[in-house]
Amino acid sequence: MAITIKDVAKKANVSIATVSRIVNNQSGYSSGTKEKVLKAIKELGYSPNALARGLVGQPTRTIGVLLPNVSSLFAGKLLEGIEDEAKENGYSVVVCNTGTQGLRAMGYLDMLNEKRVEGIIYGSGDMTKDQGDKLSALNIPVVMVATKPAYGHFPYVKVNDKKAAFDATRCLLDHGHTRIAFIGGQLEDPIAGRPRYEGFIQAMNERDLPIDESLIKFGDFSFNSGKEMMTEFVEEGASFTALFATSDEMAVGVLHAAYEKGIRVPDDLSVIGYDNTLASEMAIPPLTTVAQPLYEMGQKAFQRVIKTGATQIEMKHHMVERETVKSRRT
Amino acid sequence: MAITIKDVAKKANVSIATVSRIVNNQSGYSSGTKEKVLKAIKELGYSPNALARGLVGQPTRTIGVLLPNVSSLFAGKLLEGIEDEAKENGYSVVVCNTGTQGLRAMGYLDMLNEKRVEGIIYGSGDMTKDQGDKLSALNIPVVMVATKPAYGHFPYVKVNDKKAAFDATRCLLDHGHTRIAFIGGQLEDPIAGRPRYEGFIQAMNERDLPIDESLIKFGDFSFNSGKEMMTEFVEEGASFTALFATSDEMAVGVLHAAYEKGIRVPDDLSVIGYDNTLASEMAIPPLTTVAQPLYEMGQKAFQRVIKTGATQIEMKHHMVERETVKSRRT
DNA sequence: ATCATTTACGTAAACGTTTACGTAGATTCG
DNA sequence: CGAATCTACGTAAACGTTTACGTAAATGAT
Repeated sequence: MAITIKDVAKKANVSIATVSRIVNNQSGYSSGTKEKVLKAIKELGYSPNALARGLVGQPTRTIGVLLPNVSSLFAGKLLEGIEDEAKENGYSVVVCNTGTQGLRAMGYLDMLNEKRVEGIIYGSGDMTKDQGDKLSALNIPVVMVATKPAYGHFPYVKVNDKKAAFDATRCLLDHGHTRIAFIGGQLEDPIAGRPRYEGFIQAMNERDLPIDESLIKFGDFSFNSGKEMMTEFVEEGASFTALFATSDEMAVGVLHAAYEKGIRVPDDLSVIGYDNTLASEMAIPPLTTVAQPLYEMGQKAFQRVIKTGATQIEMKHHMVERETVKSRRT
Repeated sequence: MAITIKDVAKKANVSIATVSRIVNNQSGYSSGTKEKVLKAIKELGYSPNALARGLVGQPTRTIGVLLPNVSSLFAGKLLEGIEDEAKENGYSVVVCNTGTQGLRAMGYLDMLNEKRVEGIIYGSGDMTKDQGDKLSALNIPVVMVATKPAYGHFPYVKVNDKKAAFDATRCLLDHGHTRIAFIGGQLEDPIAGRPRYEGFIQAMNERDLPIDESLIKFGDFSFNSGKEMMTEFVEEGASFTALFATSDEMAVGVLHAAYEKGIRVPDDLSVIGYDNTLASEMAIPPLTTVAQPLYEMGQKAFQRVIKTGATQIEMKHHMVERETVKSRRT
């Protein structure tokens, strides 16, 4: 049924060792033999069995990638960078959708281990201690992307979230805003939650501006979350002329609620997002945001998972000024 | 170094066949033996080798998925449906980013064949004859999603694009619009291009409305493309009160250009998109669109690739009315 | 008590590939 | 010309797992 190396060897009248040498571009055969074998391969439609190769110790050239939501713009861009780089290096990518809470991660780790993947890229947000322990026990390279280990000592690729949030907040401050609302993620989240909040606080403190707790809310980074938070601000009668939302989707949600409430952006309210996904470009008005180089981060994560190297790869964020920020009217 | 079934057998004082039976939940062992073996497995941290299983004829439980752009909202949602359903069935998904023109597909097919994937889901837009031939030669199940075969006879999962476009156009007609602009994909594209155009034409013909060629343009489904096309319409002084763009991203691009030109949506211009991706929800105003059930299509494609069944799975599209359509002013 | 059936094992072979090592022939060098 | 080296092979074993088949012991039926 299946064509194997034995069939090729038989058809070309050589040994299976010779076929293997030819297929793998090793030395030790004549050009005449090579022609015979390649001809037989083509006629039979032989395709080497990667499973057998893996069994005799060859690399599987497969990595696993754990992402919280493959259909999000954020994760999609990471995945694109990972996959493009993997392809360039002859690797394939098993994608695992862990769900927003990462609850499905453990099952995936078992499966990836059985398939003997060469490494795992973990971009799944919150890591539990169980997950960290299990990742360590696998004894294969693990790299975290856009996050860093809550447990264990895995290398990671990320921006400086505190500094990025600091710069975003300072952008609003430089435009003269002093009453700035903030929508963050959960403070328990050590990457997207707390450091972005701290960056915001630090920028406000540097200008000796008081922190008004009624201008602080925490969401889940989704479009709907941003819409809800902004709606709550408005219903609570909160007074602010600018808002920093720590994801583009939340920021676009804010734009939505503002649109519905007749709040003009940027005339009445300046808004800054975080990530620079396609959502920021597609927003009306086009969203000013602090950019994480998601695609490049994905590439770097792949490079790191197949080679040893730095434990901390910090990528540069940068401000992308579009049309949602205006100086405060005096 | 690596813990194998032999190590477990030795530690538990049983044969490897017994360990295999226990690991695979077959019969033929006492409860005492089972305890001993499970204890040994746990202590040794044994994880079965899926490569070896595949070699002795067990299913690999792996499929390949070819998508044109994994970071697009469209493809992301398909992938999410595929991956969720695969996970539910104990399968893993190798994701392949073929690029917008599908130029990288052939290399992926070789790789997937070597890895002995059990099936391939092809959502990669245009298929060349070479690709179709190669897919056929693989002799494994292939299912196309959101597209259908240009070559070969592969089962597919899609909506009726002509009818969906017909309904979208009719929605505008029912709101009294008679001058309707159209932005489609390339007519050479047998799914996203020609049938959507035909649906538009059919709806116009049913109302005995003339087709004004100056109101027809073709883009590449991207946000930028929609923006450009709308900008061209405006610069050309085209006169229309409604527009149907055959992807959400192009429709949002249209909203952008309208925003920049001071054209009010939906007061001055009604707009309808196609897909119902997150982009339509995030648009300002929220975009009315004809929805493809992308997630469910992904699920169905997965189900179909691991089981035999219908050759044509037609999913229902439906209109999602948001806020970009208004009756024409008389 | 005897025979038939069932249960709980273990052995050996298969799966497709890679490669260390051995052999024969050809070529080169002293 | 003989010895050393190189080239072009082929053989056999390894890799980790599954399972068909055989055997011994236990159980159930007559």
